[in-house]
Formats: sequence, C-alpha cells, structure tokens
Amino acid sequence: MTQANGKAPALFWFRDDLRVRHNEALAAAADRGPVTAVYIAEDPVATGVRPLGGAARWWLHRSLERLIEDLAGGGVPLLIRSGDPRRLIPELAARNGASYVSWSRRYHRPQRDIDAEVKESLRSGGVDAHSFPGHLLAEPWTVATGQGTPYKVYTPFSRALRSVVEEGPGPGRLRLEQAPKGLAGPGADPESSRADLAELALLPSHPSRREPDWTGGLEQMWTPGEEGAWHRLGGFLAALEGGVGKQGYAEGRDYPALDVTSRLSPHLRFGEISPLAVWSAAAALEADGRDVTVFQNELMWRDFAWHRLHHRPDLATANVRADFDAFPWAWDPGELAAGTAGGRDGRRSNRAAAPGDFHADLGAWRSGVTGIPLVDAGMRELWATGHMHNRVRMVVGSLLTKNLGIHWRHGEEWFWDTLVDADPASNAFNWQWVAGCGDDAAPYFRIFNPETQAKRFDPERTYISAWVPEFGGPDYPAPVVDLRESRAMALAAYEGIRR
DNA sequence: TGAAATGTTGGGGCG
DNA sequence: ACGCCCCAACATTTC
Repeated sequence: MTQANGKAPALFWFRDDLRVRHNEALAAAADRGPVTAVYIAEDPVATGVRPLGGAARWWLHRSLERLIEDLAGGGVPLLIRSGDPRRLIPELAARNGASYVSWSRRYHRPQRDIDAEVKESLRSGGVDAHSFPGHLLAEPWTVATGQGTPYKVYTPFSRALRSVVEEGPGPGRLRLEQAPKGLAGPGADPESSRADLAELALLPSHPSRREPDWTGGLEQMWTPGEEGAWHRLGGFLAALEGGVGKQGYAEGRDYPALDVTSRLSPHLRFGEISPLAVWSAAAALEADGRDVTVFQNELMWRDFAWHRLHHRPDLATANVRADFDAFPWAWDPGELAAGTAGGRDGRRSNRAAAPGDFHADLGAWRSGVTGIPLVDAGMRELWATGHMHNRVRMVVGSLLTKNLGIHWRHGEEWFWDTLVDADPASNAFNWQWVAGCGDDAAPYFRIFNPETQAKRFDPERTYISAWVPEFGGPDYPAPVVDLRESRAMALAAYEGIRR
C-alpha cells in the first residue's frame, strides 16, 4: 500500500459500481490521496429517481455490507447517507477537506442531471470533480451509425459495439483482478457504517417495513458483492471451458432446467464486476477454441438496452412505437399510479376478483397460479429467488401482454420489484421488446405458446416439476385463459391498431 | 430469441 | 406396373 501522506484527501461516490477492482473512477481517487467513500440512498421525492424494488433493496444491502468490509482493510471508510446528493456531496467534500471527487457515470435521467449539477457545484467551489466510464462495454454516445444517429436495430449495433470494444482502449487497460494501486484511507469504522446501513431500512425485516420476510430463497441463491461476482464468473467460465454438458452454452442456455447461464446479471446491475472484465475473461477462452460469441452477445444486449435508454429516457413508461398508444389493453391507467405494483409487501394477488377480470389475471400471473405450468414455474422461480431464466421471461411476458392483454407496464413494475437484476434499461427495453412496441422488438404477432415452449425446452418437465410440484394433481388450477382463443383476439387487436 | 396454416414431396399400402 | 390415397416430414406463407 502506497502511503498517501502529504496528499490531499479524495472523496469517492459509490453508486452502481460497488466494486474495488476495475473501477477506474476509484483508482483515480486513490491516485490523488487518501480516500473517503460514500454511498447515498437518494431520496426519490427530492431527486425524482425511481425507488428501488424490494429484491434490489435486499441485494443492495448485502452488497454494501460486503463493500464496507472490502474497503475497511485499506482503511477506507464507507459513509452511508440518505437524501439529496446535490446537497450531500458538496457538504461531505467540504467536511473532509477533499480537493478531488470522482464517480462512475450513470446513464439515465434524472441521475445524469443530478450528477451534472453535483459536478458543477463542486467545481464552482474549487473542488476537482471527475466522472468515469465503468458500467458499460462502451459509452452509449460512442456507438453510432454512419449518419451519426443512434442504433435502433440490435445486429448492426452489436457489430459496431464489438469493434469499439476490440479496437478501443478496451479491457486491456485494466489488469484483471487488480485493485487500484495505493488505495488507502484515513481509517475505517465498519461498525458505524453498518449502523448507518441499517438505518436505510433496505431489508423487509426492518421494523419500519411491515413486510413478511421473503428473503430466504434469495439468501440461498446469491452471494452479493465483488467476491461473489468473481466466484460466479469463475464457475461459469470453468463450465464453458469444460464444455457445458452435451449441449454447450449456445443451445443449453435455452433450457431452464439446466444450470448453464452465467447468472451474472445482478452482479453487473450493481457494478460488482465490470462488463469489460467479464467480456475479456470470456474472450480469453477463445484461444482454447471455445465459441464465446453467443455469451458476448448477451453482454451486448445489455449495452444495447442502455444505448436505447440513453436516447429514450422514458423507455419504462412510454411505447417507443407510438401506434401502440391506441392498443386496447385490458388496463386501467389509474391502477399504476395507485400503486397496484406494491409487490413484495405481501400483496401477491387478488384471487377474489371475478374471472376474466384483469385484476384477477394479473394476480394469478404474479402469484404463479395461472394454470399454465411453464408460466407458473417461472413466476414462482422469480418470487422465490429474485431471478427467472431468460427463455421463461419471454414466455411469461408474452402470456401477460398477448394472451391476457395486460399492459406491459404492469409486467415491468412487477419485475422491477421482484428481480434482483432489474435495471432501468434492460427491464424496460425487454418488456417493450416482448410486447412488440419497442425498436427492433419481437413483432406483435410473434406470440409464444407456453405449451409448445415447454415441450421444446423442458421436455422432461424437470423445471416445471421443480417449481410446480402439484402440477398434474387435483390442486393445480385450470388455465385462466384459453391460449388459442386469446391468441386470435390479440392478433385481431393488433390488426385494429395497424390501420 | 414463434406458431399455425398452407403447400410440397415422397414413401408405402392397396386395389 | 400404375394410380390413388394417406400421411409424415419438410418448406413456405401468413398472422
């Protein structure tokens, strides 16, 4: 550890980059002097940022716990605050005598505007303030078409992104698994950090939240934090290297009963591992003749969602294709504002409502009691673990929007609350994709048949049996919807708005 | 990163 | 040997 004596203190602002390794912004702060770090739970009312969902709050709590420990070793304190960073960051900088403040960029309004204001206010106060990349493979504005416009279609975007990643400064500039040289701080007080973290009331067990404790399955499934992220990556790469089963990643990832996918999404969501680090670690396997392009494509879909969000900040609320504004959803727009998506507070369904009522259908969908086995399995996996296999996400999304005719925003809200990996880009983008109203979306008429999908991708019903043990028995409900009939109705509704 | 309807082809049974 | 039918297996088109 380099001695930071004689250097001016630096302040580092952690947000969605809860890692020490490959953190360019943190390395820059460490380079300037002894580092004090801060995490701010931003007040949604004051800042306009969307409150985190329940599953994400759990993850954040666990990740910050780890980060406190990881930083304490180097004497770097992690201050935990809540409020408005436009007030708090300049205040903390002044109190600590920091002459330098840095952070990793965010890419969504209002966060971008907040960050810009903080930077401006610091600089006008004589404090050096800098932001750095770190959350994406490439900055959203560096990937553009020949005309200089943003991409709307994935395939050409992915080609352009790949060349940016491979030709740009790329992952090579960051040595894998290396902490910033000389990261040190004035001395940590982890106990007080943990106390401040508890104050944030992120867990359902906090007395201020009158929620049942739904975290058991999440605790069992995940290890939030940087070490957990690298462990997950290591296991995934080892499987890739050894050849995953008989099918390999490219096909095996479509089978929800197989443990083939990386499950890195929540770690990436909270920035516990850098996407460039994941990219280059996978690329290293190419030397052994492994085809990693399919996996890299998944990483690039993530960047594509952020690329689209950067150019469409309202991605989570407004149809990208405006003709869908006229689509006759079974949806009362007031319901969203009224907060039906309260989610992980114990209100899981409304089974008392009349059949055919979309409240009942939405409740059955959320609770995994639609009577459609693959859908119920997926929704139960989601509730229990905070995660759902990617192919099943497409199937449940198709059922909600097309067969049940429920607006995709209801699905987006539920996923936002229950997924550990939900972020403003991927969640919104993929719901618009599945609903058919996004750029480069699945055409509306591409309606999944959950029975066909189950036959094809869960032929032994391994996944279904695991999550819906009563399937086939007398306790399993009848389907809430006739697939054939509802498909025809969806197609007719789509015809209606095409004209 | 569909499904279903429709069209085409070719093998086999049979009169 | 031949036409006819059936039908599975693909291929193409349509939604």
